[in-house]
Amino acid sequence: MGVARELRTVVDRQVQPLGLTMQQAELLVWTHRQRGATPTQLTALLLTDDAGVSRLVDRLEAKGLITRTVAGRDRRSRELRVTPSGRALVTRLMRFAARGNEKLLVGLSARETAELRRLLQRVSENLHKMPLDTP
Amino acid sequence: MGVARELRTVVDRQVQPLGLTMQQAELLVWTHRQRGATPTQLTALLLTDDAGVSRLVDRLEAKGLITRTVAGRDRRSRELRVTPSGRALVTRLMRFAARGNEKLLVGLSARETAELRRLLQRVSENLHKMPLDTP
DNA sequence: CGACATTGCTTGTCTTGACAAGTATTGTCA
DNA sequence: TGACAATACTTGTCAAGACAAGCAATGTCG
Repeated sequence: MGVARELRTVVDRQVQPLGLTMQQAELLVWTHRQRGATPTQLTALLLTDDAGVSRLVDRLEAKGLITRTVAGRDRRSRELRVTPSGRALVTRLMRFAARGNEKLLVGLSARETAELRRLLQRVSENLHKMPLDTP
Repeated sequence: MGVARELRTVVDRQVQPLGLTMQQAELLVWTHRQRGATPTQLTALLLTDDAGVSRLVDRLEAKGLITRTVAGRDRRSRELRVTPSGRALVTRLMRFAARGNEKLLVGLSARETAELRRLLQRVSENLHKMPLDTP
């Protein structure tokens, strides 16, 4: 059941030579794909909340990998952009992301992979429907 | 993919009225089942490392729910025991753990539940076999 | 026996996740 | 327009997870 945690740990170890963590790598790649993305847009993709994204951006900004500027149309928003040195990391990240994904699903047929996804989705839906009944 | 995280959040909310978190509840229940258990034994069950268990025990001890005593046979070890007030919580926890588990798997047949477990197990094994190749 | 490694645990640091509270900006509606 | 809500983000706090370094007790082996 701690599979997600195990995954994060393994990926963290993989990207550590780049000075990143899994979450930081994901934010970096998403920002690259969708230049000018706002933190709010990324919360859904990163499966966390605004506060978490805020601090993730703090760290990546401190490392000089992304930029945070006030949006012109809505001055509450921030627009995130990958810097040149960030872009260099993105290409390295993308290259072995695919390889990692393959290794993860070794021995699983396409049907099984789809099944896994479906079952997890179902459990996730059940979780969201879960009422707060006190013991 | 963040299903495990979602689960923890939901369970945390459920046991919050008892002043516990999911991890604390699990350690409490395991200690109850296996009285005199040592932290090392619990690391495997709680899917974390010794340092994590050490601090979990800190918190439960501070709340007066468990006891940490030096083991007689090996004075490096600590033996954990549930206090009377801890025992009261355990019974309440056990009562709705079963209910929660049912709700989680609503709409999944026994076969699907087993399949989910098997697929996750496979992914987990793949993770452990994952080598450290630099990008 | 005595040097040395091993084991069991603790503590410090960093990152993440969740929640609450706060600020600034924008939207709504009487 | 002006009160008021909603939105986008920041910051503070706590619990966890992972890693590294350290201490005391125990094992091992020459």
